[in-house]
Amino acid sequence: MRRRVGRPVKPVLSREAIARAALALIDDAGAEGFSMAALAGRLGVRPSSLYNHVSGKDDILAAVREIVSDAIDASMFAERPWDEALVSWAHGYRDAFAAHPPAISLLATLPITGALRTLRMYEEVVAGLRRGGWPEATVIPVMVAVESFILGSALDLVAPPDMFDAGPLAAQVPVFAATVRARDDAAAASGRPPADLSFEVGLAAIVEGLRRTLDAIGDE
Amino acid sequence: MRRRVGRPVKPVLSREAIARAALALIDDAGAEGFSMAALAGRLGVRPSSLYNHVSGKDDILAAVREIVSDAIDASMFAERPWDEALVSWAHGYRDAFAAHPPAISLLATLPITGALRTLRMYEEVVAGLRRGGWPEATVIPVMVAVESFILGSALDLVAPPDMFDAGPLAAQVPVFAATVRARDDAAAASGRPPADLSFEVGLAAIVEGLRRTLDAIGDE
DNA sequence: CCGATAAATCGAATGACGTTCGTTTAGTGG
DNA sequence: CCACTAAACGAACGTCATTCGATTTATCGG
Repeated sequence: MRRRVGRPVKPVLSREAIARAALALIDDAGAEGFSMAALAGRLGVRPSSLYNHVSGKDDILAAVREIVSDAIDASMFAERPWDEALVSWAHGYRDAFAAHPPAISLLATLPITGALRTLRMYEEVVAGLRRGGWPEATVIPVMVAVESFILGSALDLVAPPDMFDAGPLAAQVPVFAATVRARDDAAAASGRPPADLSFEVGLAAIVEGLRRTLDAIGDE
Repeated sequence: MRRRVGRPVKPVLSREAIARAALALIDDAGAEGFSMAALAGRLGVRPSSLYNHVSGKDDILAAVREIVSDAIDASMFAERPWDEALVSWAHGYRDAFAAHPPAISLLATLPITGALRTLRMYEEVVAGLRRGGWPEATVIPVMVAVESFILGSALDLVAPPDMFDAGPLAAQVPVFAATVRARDDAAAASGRPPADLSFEVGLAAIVEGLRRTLDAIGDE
């Protein structure tokens, strides 16, 4: 099934196609399985061919990030109160990453792309917060704070489940060990992964806290 | 200054020494400059010698993470109210990472080590929250939520400063562009980096929100 | 004091990986 | 019909992490 040399009749590759295949590869083979050779193999092409469409591995990851980010909806800011919209946006944002767990660690450290679609999402969020009464200079910090929480929570999502397993040292940290057990029981009882509990608790807290902050600003 | 073959009189290497040198190297040369060869060179040793003390690059990074984490103080939970302690702890946590910017992206995706000192820190935090009245099953989610925010904020710390620079597309996202400018002005006026504003806003909000959450639990 | 053992380094080799470059082929505009 | 460009290929390179055997030196038991 080897491709012959020379320009093909129909274009086989494109930046988009490469990025889609890269994301699929990462989902299948994990972050370590993502190599130019493996990606080329999946596309039925030699590694060097990729460089006719992308500038390198980093470029591919940037394109992957765009794909993942595109799944984030921010239209709720146009219709609903800023605090409700924030909660809904945060859920969608985290879900977009949760759909591709092995990609999270690869994308988290990547500088956010200045692609137009990403900017448009920010535009919607910012407009919604402004409409909600947030002073101009505070809007970006509020948005970035929530985004930081989301990103940190996404990383938590991919942490090994036994991360808090103290093992033989459990005796030296008894309160902690017992508390972890209580958390695991609560998660099991609610039928949701432990990471979801943290996300819900944190998101509810940060939005509630922001409401109070905005109230305090209004009272000045 | 080449080292001679054979067992040296005094041991030149050790897991600790390697980790310290690795952190210094990362600080000096950045995340991409961190290679086994460069690290060995800095220690006056051949790369293969390192493998007598560590199992590989990942192992070194885990040791580096221990060093960075060791700078985090959690003793405030023993004396002060849980909410004040949380704020103070979060600041110290973030500062520990902020002291080594190039290391952040390397360590952020690393599973947290189950080292004894790390566990002890968790023990202090958990005990403080319990003392503050948090129900057993909620303590870990609360702590993880705050930790996720801190980690996300640390990543924000290392993001390129022009990340929100829309460039030629600014005309298409006018509200956003203007709001970013307002944020930059506010940051400049306060004499602090923009990332600090987000962190302070988010931290205050999440802790205030947690206070309300705990109150609501008590009223049940 | 000596021989065995263990510790620790070195040098060479390996294999994977990202990337570059010259070659070859096929479509495209004039 | 011809020059040019797009696109893929194969080969080669440099870097990197890691493995392994050889070598040297300290330490320890007798």
